[in-house]
Amino acid sequence: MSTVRPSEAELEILQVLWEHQPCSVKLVHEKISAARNVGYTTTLKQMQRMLDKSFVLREDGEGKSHVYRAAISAETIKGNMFDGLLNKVFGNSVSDLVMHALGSGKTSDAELEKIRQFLGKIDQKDD
Amino acid sequence: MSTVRPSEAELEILQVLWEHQPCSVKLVHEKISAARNVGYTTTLKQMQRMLDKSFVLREDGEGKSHVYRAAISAETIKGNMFDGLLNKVFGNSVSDLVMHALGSGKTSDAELEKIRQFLGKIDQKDD
DNA sequence: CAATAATTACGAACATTGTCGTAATAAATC
DNA sequence: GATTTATTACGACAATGTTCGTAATTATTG
Repeated sequence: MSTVRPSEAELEILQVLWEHQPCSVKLVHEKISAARNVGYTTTLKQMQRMLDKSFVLREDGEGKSHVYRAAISAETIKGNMFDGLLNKVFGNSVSDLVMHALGSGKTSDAELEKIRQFLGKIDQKDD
Repeated sequence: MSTVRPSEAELEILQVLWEHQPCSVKLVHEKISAARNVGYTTTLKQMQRMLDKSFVLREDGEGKSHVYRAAISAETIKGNMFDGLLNKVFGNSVSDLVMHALGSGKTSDAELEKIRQFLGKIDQKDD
């Protein structure tokens, strides 16, 4: 039950699952190999290992095939990975991390606006 | 020169170096083993490999010993690691990441204040 | 300078990750 | 039911990361 921290390839697969689950290895592989050259059995093996680790769940699909779904929510992973970065790189300072995020200059006006609104909401709740 | 992405143990060592450099293996090991049980030679070996990879620099210290310093700035690593998380977990949406950071509810008022001030500055610069 | 202590160097074991080839199994088709 | 096709299962390999034990080296001290 310890903190789940998927590898890069695993994350790639989870991303597809979150968007399309439940789905077959075939679909996952199609999505992934659209962006990157990789063999079918590579994806399959990866997913089998993720099953061992209980990162995914598996059910019988049509006939021989299986369908998978993520066993962990995107939110959980975001939380775990975020916390890892926060702790290991930013010394657990949220403001340091956020300021780094905003300071890169790559944040669009629209995104900044969303963030301002969000900060406003926190204000209200804070009373 | 490609994107530098230290492993966890390496990051742990860099963290000590950024704070105390230049410093000896001994000091680094003391700091690390305060938090975690690990052998001296493990830390030493790790640092030697980081020297190979040019993650750290080494100079002769008193007598036989060496002193090390980080060859990469904390800022650079923050940037690289942040970008990695942003891309792989948050679909490159800075606002999503930032809102996640703020939404956890673990951010202190003081930190929120810093962030608001920072947003203000961006505003001005934006004209 | 001989014995002890501190430090570094070297090499090895083991786990994880990413990759794939080949074999086994099941389904569909001739 | 024999052949082709789709899918899964299994095992292997190289690369990397983490760990440590033991040996070599250098300093300190008796």
